[in-house]
Amino acid sequence: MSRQPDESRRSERARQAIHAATAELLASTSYDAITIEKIAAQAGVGKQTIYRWWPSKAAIIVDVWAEVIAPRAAFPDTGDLEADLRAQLTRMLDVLVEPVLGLNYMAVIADSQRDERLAADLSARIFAPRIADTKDRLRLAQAAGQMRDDVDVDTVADLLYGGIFFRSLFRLVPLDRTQPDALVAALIRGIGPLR
Amino acid sequence: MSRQPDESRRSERARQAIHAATAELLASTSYDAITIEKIAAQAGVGKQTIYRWWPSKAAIIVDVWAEVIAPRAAFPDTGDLEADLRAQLTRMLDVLVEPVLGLNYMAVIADSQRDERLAADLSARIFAPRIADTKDRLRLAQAAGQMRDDVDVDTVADLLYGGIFFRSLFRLVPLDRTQPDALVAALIRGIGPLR
DNA sequence: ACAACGAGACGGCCCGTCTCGTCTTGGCAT
DNA sequence: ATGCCAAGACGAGACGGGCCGTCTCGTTGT
Repeated sequence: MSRQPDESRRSERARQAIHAATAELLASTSYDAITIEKIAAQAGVGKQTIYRWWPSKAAIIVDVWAEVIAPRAAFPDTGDLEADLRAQLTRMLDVLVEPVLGLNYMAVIADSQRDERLAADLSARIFAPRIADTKDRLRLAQAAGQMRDDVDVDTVADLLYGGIFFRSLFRLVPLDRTQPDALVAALIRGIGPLR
Repeated sequence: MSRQPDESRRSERARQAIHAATAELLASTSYDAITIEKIAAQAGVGKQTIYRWWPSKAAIIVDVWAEVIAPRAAFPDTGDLEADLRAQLTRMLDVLVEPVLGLNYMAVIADSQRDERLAADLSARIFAPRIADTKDRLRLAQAAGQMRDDVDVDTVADLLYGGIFFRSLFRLVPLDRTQPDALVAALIRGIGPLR
């Protein structure tokens, strides 16, 4: 039943043209207005060539992002946990506040809510690596006595990233570049009364 | 330029039929498979009647939810901040873990990323009231000395709700009903070393 | 040679608008 | 109050349009 195309005969030229066309559209066009037909036209490629190698437009976008942003990740480790967390969240927020890109970013996440394959792809290639890095950094902090070791690193990751994404999701409050400072400070010191 | 229909002549029968049909579809059908044409057919209503009163299918859904869940909200206040936050987050998680409803819930949030009017509607009628309640409860806690008063309640709300939604969003880890306990405990006590 | 390629035709689904003819409603005259 | 009437909402569904995903075509490249 496998109808797999022959990977070894794949056209590198077409692949790059599709990536380039998608990147261009991503920077200039809203997610909804990006269609596979437009990508194909802009890349000078047949639609079938796209459908042969990708299951959806979002998968192409994830592919493009994975190639672009994978290298420039790397969680900072200056020895100062609070500063490092702040730096990492700020970096993430920088993407989200980008006018077109930030919205398209959220739109892909949105689409992943209805497409399980996309969700798996997006998690595995974009988020999981960063979150794994974050957890590694947190464990280092625990080992260095900068963080209690009776708290679960998964919980901390949820709080940190969730705190950042929550405002992007619901837009009750405009995004604010001082937000990471406040989030990290509250989380590290705790909100309970001073002991 | 206003092409507003006459609200006073609106058919209550049609409104209820549309609400009922939407509620039925929401419980049984994935968000993508819910179409305005299906709602109209199921309700025994002309498409135009829907388009006359709602801008999108998601708006109908928000309308239905607002009517159903508005009454049963009310933030708990037992005097114990930690228990109250835990209870509130658990309540929210209960909706998200619901198999069909939870997915449709996230799908509407997803759609709101591409539709500004929907985002405003969803925020105003579903989220903003709950978050406002949460902030009120937090301010009470501050006044009662159960919470530091040098932390911003907005930041705390972001951390709490973000922490819950984050796992639903990315599904890196399965949803877990013990999550609220861990989130609240970590946030109240802080993750920094004991002083 | 064979399979991927560019190009584009094709049927299908749903969109949002538009016409019908019918039914309901609120305002007005009696 | 009661009956009449015009306005407009109603159910039904036709319509053009956009994009989907599949399917031919020759053509190209390996």
